[in-house]
Amino acid sequence: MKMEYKQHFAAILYGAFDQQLEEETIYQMIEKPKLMSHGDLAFPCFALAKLRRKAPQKIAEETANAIDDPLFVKVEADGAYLNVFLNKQQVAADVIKNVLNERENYGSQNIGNGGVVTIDMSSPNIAKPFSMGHLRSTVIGNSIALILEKTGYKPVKINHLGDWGTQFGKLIVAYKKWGNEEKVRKNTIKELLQLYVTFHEKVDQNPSLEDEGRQWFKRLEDQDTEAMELWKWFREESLKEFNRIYELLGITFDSNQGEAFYNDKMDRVVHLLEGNELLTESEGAQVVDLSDDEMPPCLIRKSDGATLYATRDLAAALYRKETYHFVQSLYVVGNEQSLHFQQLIKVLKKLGYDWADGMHHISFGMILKDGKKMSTRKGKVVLLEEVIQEAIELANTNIEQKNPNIEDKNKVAKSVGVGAVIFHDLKNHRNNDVEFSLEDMLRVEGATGPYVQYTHARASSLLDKGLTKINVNQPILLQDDEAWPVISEIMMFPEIVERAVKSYDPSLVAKYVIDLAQAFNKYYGNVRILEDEQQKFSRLALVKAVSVVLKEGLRLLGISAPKEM
RNA sequence: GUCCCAGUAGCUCAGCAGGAUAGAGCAACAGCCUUCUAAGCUGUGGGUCGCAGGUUCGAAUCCUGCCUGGGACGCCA
Repeated sequence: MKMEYKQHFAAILYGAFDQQLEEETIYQMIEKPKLMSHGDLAFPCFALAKLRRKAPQKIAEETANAIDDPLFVKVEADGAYLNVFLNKQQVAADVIKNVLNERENYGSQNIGNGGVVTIDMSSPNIAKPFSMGHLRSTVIGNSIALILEKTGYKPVKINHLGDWGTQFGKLIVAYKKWGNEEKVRKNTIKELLQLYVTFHEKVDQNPSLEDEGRQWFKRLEDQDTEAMELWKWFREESLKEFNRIYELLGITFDSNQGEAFYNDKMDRVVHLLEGNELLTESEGAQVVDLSDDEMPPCLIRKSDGATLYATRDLAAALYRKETYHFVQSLYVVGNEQSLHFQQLIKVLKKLGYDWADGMHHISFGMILKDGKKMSTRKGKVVLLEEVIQEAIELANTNIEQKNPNIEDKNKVAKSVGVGAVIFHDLKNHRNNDVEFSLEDMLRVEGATGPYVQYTHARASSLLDKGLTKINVNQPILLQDDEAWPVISEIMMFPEIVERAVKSYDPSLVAKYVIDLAQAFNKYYGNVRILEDEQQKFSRLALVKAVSVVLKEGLRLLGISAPKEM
């Protein structure tokens, strides 16, 4: 989506430069000056200087004199830069009107043309606690889905549950050896985790446990009754716990088909690979050789005949393509698995499936503890549910202290607590590793979710008190200089959404919403919005526009915006 | 050993489709609530942009090498 003012400037320059540069090139070169004294849009003349063999300063000067347009209040040469100053009052009125007309659709655009995008996300492992790492996948995937939807795609959120694999063999062994039915029934995940940890402690002394685990997993794959029953039980109880968390986060899925769903779809993959003569034997296992692509081989079948992660993901990719006819298929999975996805895509390409080009690994950094990866095996995990509950508690305390008379206190506390946790996860680029810090997650001041929510609540309160019905057709005349940075931010929103969808990067939206809130809070601090009857309407129109964009921005992150807090 | 990611203020990070004087938040210090929600605002201090070369009129941004940290690298997912 192009900014219309930038486009306009580019068109004018195109003429002024005697069409020596493509209009599109000019558009790309136009920048937004950091300093207000440098105007609203700027064009550096260096490139043209080379082309014309003329001093850039001179070109800037000559062009400045040649331009005369009602949209520009001033055109100025400053060194080699051509700076233009927009007619702020007119632009402000246009921008606000635009937002008031489009409301929550402001910034929506059709990039996707209705194309389906599957998103493999969340995917917690059965019988293990829902960790901070799964939170990342859940929250990032959800936000990307919302951003995709806003830009004309049809997202399909798939919770690819980790409900299959050798670890269930290990777990069954551990349960049969040291487990206690009553204890597990009472406190499923905690007990199962403990069994898992015990298994790994004992395996050091008794390596044959590994083999036993593998055997039990094989029995599971062969539909052995005892194995299946234990597995089903573990699965159901675990799901109950996960659903409590999804409920808190306000996140739903379009599909809960986990790894086990693909059990009967694995043979087909193996046959397909055989039919294409891609399968070779190596050290007793069946692999796809990828040495031509300078990658290690992709393991398809273990020496005991059992399938692997890659086999399952191949089956899932085929199933998803055939079921959803996706144009893109995203995998929101930690960056330590990047090799796996490179191999996955490569194997599909070798099978002749060019649609695999639409598959993307949306990687994210790890949650570190003392600078190191957290390990489930040692039982060192932080329980997400407890963190969220604590955040909600804190929000509650704040409400009691600052604004105890509002309606729906519990609902608001939940929104703000969850908002803090989600925002904390999304505000930085997803590929950064993050050191786990409860203190940071619970923070509500500065660049946080609650800060943005608070700003929105302030705006809402003004609109309530202003009592003026906002009539879209009434002329808007903003005379405050302080309003301009706010307008300038509002103007950016569509471009931010576009960049966010193209780079699968919710943090752009999170940063944007902070910038807008900051700009608005400055305005709020400097201008009494409800005092001057003459200007009240125009100012409230700005406030309304801000509240619409803040709310929509937060929504794209999966965070709600209460009217009071 | 090979490959991937990161290194910017005391801390957490933006900026990296090259552009003007490198920005936020936190922490520290100093102010602002009888007036629209102080979860806020204003101000001060704080920088060899890991190091060394190269490309360019111009490099935190692009290229190469090195250093440091993290991760991945066949029967886990």
